[in-house]
Amino acid sequence: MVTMQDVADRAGVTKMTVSNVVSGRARVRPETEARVRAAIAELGYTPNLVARSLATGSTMTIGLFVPTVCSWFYADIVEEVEDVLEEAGYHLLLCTTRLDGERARRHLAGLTSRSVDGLLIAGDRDLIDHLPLLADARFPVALCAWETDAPDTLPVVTIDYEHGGLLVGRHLRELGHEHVAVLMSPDHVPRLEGFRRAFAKDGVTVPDSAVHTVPDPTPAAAFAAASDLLAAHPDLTAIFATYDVLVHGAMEAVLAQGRSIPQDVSVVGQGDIVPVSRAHPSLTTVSFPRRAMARQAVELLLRGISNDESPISFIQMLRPTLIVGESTGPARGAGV
Amino acid sequence: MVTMQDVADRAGVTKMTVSNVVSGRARVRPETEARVRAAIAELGYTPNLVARSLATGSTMTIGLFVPTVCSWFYADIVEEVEDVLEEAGYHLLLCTTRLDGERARRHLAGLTSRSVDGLLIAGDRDLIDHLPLLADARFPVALCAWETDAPDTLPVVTIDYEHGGLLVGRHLRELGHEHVAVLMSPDHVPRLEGFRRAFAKDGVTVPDSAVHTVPDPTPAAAFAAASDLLAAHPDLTAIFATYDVLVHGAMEAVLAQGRSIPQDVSVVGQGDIVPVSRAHPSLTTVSFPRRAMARQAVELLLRGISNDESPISFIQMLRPTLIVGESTGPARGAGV
DNA sequence: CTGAAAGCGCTTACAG
DNA sequence: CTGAAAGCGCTTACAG
Repeated sequence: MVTMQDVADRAGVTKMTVSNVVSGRARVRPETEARVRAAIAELGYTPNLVARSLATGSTMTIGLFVPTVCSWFYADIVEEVEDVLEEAGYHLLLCTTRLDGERARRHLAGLTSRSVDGLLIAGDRDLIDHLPLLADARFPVALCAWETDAPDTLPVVTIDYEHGGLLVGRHLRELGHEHVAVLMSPDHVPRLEGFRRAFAKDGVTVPDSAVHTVPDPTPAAAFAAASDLLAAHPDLTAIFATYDVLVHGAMEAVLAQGRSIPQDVSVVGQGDIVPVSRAHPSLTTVSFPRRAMARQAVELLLRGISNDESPISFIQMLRPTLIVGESTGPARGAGV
Repeated sequence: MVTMQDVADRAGVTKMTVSNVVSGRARVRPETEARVRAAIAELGYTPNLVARSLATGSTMTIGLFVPTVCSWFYADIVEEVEDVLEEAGYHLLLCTTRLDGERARRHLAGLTSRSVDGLLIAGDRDLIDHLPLLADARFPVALCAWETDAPDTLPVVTIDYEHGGLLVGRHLRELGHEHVAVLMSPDHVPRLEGFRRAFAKDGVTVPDSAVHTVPDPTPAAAFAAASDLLAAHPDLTAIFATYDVLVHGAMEAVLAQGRSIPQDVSVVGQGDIVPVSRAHPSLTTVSFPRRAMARQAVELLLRGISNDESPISFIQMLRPTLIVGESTGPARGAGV
């Protein structure tokens, strides 16, 4: 391995001078610089970042926690994070937590020993019990994609999920729907609250019996849950499903009963959902600005790293938008 | 930050002794060890891996290149790689290349400065032009999921994609199909060759006109390509599509023409494809053992790291398996 | 503008 | 079983 000393010897200077040329920090006489650069090229010198890290305390590496990478949502976040980091010269240590708090804690220890410059945590699933640990981490921490109550001790960039629910509710209200059902994940309570708020504003209540929570997101479970809802509430004119598997299940269930979308039943989803099939109507859905969120979160983290002020603590909410497709229409029998 | 020296002071020993306790390398008197461990616990000491890396030359970090993480195939590989690494105490530096050789080269430089202990490259897309660079990398390199000719200078664990094509061809032959078409990605030539080989064995040729290459994997493009094929070859009884978007497109196109699957046209896919819809028949497809492949590739890499022998150079091929679903049946008019 | 010295936190031989 | 010394490859003040 060729070292800075080798370059210095070759160029007839001290390693100090080589260091100055490489880092560009101090002014170096043009002729000297040229000699050094020539030596670097001839020897094929690459600076050793491990040594530099030990000397400076910065590793130019940040850690990213995501629950999984097998999800469009998080896969997109990972790529966006990597893009922003690359622009800033950082590298990415990826840790998936897999719904396993203990694994998350081990990863946290690993990142600490490795002296990452910062940590971004996407998703409020696994590290939630270890939040106190994060408070006295040796590096800045930022949060993103937090749906439940975000801790106010750490900066967080997230989506206004509740507003997403509100947009859906408002849309269905405008179409005259009164008897609606919700198919949701247990993590999506804020979405439900926003949805209900839109109805409550008009004095309409969405009863608990019309809300079905599906803990296990398999297509089969989603189909079954949707079928149950339709059977239990024959007067239903719309279904709001809080994420993709559920939406697909809901559409399949409606069609399987020989009812049509949206003439008999409107269906609304959330998240950027892939069309199921050309045979199905395009979906009305809420789009979450996940890439923008990831970008802002990383930028916030990087700012925290360079400033190294005391932990910045604030919350940033990005607004989702409603995309109206062909899966929603006026409520059957409503004079709209 | 609490250092090894702090622990030593507290325990009344030298940092050498602390180092021995932490690493477990040399024998330490039980009483001494207990004192050291107590000091570690009281002070909350965490070893600094950066310093250790500088001293030992090992960072306990490996790099992983994947074209993208927004794909079931690669997302699964990333998670499996991480699992194996975690078991071995390594961390993962993730680099997505995004069909950009220049980006890949920059990442390679970054990993070199950061002194990763090894590099795993999944997918033969972006770094292919930089293979010479890899030959004299400062760390072991292993390849996986290589579909085109693998370089014999590096160890590689991959899938026998050609055999996958053969399995599909054989299956369709057994069902009596003669007039078949192929919908493929430009990267999937080996699959086509295997497929053709199965037909050639019976003296049946799959003409070039029945092979359609789709460079751009959008649902719309896939649908259009499949429709073209069906129109150009009205006597078609089966379609082989080499990956998911294409298969979905093919099924939609068949159904859109009012023909049924598999009575009129059989459809076969490759890769572990998500069912499109309950309304469609379950798919006959070839399953690729991607997780097993990823695991073996990492294990190979780790072995290369610990042995640090001269680069091991061999190829390991995993066999895909055919999963027969409801999307294939006897060829229309064939007396099977 | 350039150099000599000390130090980042650990480990690796080598003595005792 | 434990210690004193040197070194991993870089940077950071401090002199000249």
